[in-house]
Amino acid sequence: MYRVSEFSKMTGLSKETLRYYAEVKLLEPAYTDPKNNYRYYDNGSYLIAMILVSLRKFNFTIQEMITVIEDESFENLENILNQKKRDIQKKIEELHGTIDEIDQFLKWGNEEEE
Amino acid sequence: MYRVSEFSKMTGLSKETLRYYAEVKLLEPAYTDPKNNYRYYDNGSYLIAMILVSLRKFNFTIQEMITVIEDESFENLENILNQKKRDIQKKIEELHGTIDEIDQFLKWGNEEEE
DNA sequence: ATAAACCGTGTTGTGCACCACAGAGTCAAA
DNA sequence: TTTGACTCTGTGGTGCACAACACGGTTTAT
Repeated sequence: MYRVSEFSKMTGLSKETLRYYAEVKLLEPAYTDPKNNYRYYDNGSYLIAMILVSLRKFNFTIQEMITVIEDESFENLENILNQKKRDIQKKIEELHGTIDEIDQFLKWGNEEEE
Repeated sequence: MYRVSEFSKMTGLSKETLRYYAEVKLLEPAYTDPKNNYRYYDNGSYLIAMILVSLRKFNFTIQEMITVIEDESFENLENILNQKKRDIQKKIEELHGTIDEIDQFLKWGNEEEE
């Protein structure tokens, strides 16, 4: 069982983040001492935390991460990740569209000058 | 000279947005009546507004737009737009990187299953 | 003159994912 | 036992770009 400081170092998640994740029920401690409310994390928490660190890199929102974690068997994880990939691809296309619009704007500006 | 309602309709910028843009000195009215503080916009304002509408589409922040507008001759606009394009391209590459990481994660998950 | 439509200011709220801080209780080592 | 390191709770703040009030003054059309 690890207390926040140690667990924070293990996972790379800040103490405040861990507190926040507990609050929103994204990553609840394995045990909370009722005497002092100290939060204790275990190796199971660590595995979840590692997944969360990845999901965060993938631009998952808290709500999306909660959805993933609530499904304890992770049955839908693959589907969710594939959906996220499609979302990112869509975003990429949008950005390409923006570049095109900037090019239009630049072109228009240069034609005006002539 | 146009008052906010009319100018809002002309530009597609909401009244609140126009008020906000005046406040942050991004688009100041051509004239403000000292009696009642009514804001009046003219055709010069309209041209600026049209540029702002474009820049907003290009994901410019308010600060960036202020930088553009402060340079009244728009001498640097082309450079700024080209820089923005590079920023967007970088963002696109980051997103591709994220997709790769998701693929790694999926691959790892599937190997574990075997 | 009156009513509808318009305008202003000031303030608060929004969403997201935390960060920072104060004050107070708690634990571990020497 | 003392000291320092640790922990808790509650609250407020951050950045961005507005949106949404409430309240009161103003203008325009009839």
